[in-house]
Amino acid sequence: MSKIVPTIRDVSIRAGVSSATVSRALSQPHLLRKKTLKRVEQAIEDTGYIVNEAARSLRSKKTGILLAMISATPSQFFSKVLLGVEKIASKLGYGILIANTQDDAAKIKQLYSYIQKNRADGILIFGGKQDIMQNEVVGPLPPIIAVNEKADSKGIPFVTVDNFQSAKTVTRHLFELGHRQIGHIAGPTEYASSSIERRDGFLNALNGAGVEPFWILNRDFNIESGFNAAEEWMKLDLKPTAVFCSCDEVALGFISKLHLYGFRIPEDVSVVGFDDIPFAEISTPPLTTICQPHIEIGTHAVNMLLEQIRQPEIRQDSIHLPGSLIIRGSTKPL
Amino acid sequence: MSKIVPTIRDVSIRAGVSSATVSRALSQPHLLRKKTLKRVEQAIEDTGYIVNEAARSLRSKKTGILLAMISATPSQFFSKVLLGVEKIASKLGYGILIANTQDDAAKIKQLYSYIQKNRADGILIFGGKQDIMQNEVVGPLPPIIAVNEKADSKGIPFVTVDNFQSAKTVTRHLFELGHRQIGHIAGPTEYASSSIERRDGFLNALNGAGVEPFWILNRDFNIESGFNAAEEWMKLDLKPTAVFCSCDEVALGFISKLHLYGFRIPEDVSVVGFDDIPFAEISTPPLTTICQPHIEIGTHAVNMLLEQIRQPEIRQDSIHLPGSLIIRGSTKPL
DNA sequence: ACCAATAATGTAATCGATTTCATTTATATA
DNA sequence: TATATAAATGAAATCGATTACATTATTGGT
Repeated sequence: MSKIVPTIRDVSIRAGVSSATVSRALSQPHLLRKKTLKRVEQAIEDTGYIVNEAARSLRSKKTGILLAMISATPSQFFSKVLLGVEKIASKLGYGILIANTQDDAAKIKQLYSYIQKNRADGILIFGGKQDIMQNEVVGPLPPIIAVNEKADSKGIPFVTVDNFQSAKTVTRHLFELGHRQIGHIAGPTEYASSSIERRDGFLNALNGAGVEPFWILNRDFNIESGFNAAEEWMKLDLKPTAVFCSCDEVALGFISKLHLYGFRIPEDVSVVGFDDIPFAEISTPPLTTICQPHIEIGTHAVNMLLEQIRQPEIRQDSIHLPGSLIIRGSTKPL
Repeated sequence: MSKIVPTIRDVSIRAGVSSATVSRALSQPHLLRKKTLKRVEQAIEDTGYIVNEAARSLRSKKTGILLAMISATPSQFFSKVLLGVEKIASKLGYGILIANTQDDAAKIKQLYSYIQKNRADGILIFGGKQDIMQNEVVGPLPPIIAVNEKADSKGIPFVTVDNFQSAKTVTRHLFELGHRQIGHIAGPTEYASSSIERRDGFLNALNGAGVEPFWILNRDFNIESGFNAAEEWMKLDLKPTAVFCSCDEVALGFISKLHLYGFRIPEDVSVVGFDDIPFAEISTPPLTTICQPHIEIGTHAVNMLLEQIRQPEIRQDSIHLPGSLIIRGSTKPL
């Protein structure tokens, strides 16, 4: 309570040096003579000194903070990527500030100000309605990397799984099982580039096999979308024998609702998802899906962002990482 | 790039007032004459001024940041609470900095320093091995509130669901269904107070009904624990007819593994969980569980923390919030 | 042993706000 | 109208680090 936090001045007095020397001991120890460094380190230990980040930020214009902008309702997959990001960032000495934009333009604008406010050094945007975000960008871009969704209309570098190829892979899998009437519950194509890429990969695979697209819906990435799509599916006279869902949440919601009405998976319809969230493995039946390399995505995103902060003039190259097909019990030969 | 961010000085010059007046316009507008205030506001708009938080923090000793300390592997339930916390905090003008402690004492120690470093005004600790954390506290406590787990050995106020009562409720439900041989896959009792309280609520309910506890395990709060417990369950000669799991992840893992070996839920064994994560509703069968009021938990936690920051000398009272039993398809009469 | 070059350290300005204290202006009272 | 009081504003110190620049100490070469 009444304990006063020691400052750099206290340390410098105790060590018999100037405060500049203490500062150097902290950030550029190689500049100091071994003997001096040791004296300063001892003084730091004696006084229990901890740097005041506010003062440091004010002078150096660096905060050591990265802002994670999250769209409205993050899926389980997003949470995992976010935690990976935090882990890597903290290892590199950075903290993660989270902010939920709820896809609201005004709020997003406000968030960009975190950089100007000297509260963060860079931004990671996680999914969401990137176009809205991008319209709020005026003037030069702050250091920023898009995660899980492309955001290249304004030239924001991104890190995503290779949605097109992965969708192609998963569609081919269905094809190899003998399915020809394949449906797709796509994501919200107006905003999410991943939706578009997955749909295109799907269409491309069908096209390559000379098969016509059968049934395509657009729904948000969540469980309710799966419910809703299941109801649509049941209304169909001619039903697809396999359905590729835009993400695992949708797939699991879809399956759940079908179960409720007495359909059996994969006997009545094969279902595949996308992401490979933890629950995909333990659902009934276990879900065939695409596993996204969430650790790599996070690692690349952080590294690219830090590089962008270091050298703002060099634009980072975007990355597509390969997804891998995980075959489980929700798909079977026709 | 080359655009220079305007400072309070620029605004003051433009408005023809002193920088002190501009500062007051921002934080105590009631002190200014209407006319002056308007002039300043206009100048702020003209210059596009945004306050430099680093400078503000340095002088005022307030950061507007709350630190969320998260234990190693947060469940889906934690993520939900965290996002609720972010929402409320941001509404009140606070940002949330996340940090994963991975239950590592050294790292936790480092995190406490966030307060001294002038990087955060208060701390929310989310679950995890509270005792370890608490051992790292030396001297007076910073403003801190424990979320989801008690942490009262050092007198840290907490916000949790009423684990004891909820466990009692769920156990009674099983009892009312006619079950007498009831097992419990408890959480890690060495560290998590919620585990202990749930187990005690379970035992208390059995005791009240004059029934002996049947089968109790201790496992971490995750899917793998459910797998493992299922294997133990299958080895039993005399099997419990109902199992109360410490959380939904465990319950779903348990069910999944049993399905794999051909058992049927709830015909062969009734299963209940705790938390009511989104997947509880759509699992096969849908999971009977306790719904935790995650929004209220988050709201209370933030409000209590802010109050603690405002008045550090007054200790906040801990809160138990009621959980509610959600009956679904994973339980049936014996 | 002397001087140039380099390494190590110190001095003081600086970052951009808030806040204390002093001063000026407006309002109320007699 | 003069004066006491309150309200509004300004001047300047301050928060605690970093860093440009100045100065001193050390090293190496002859």
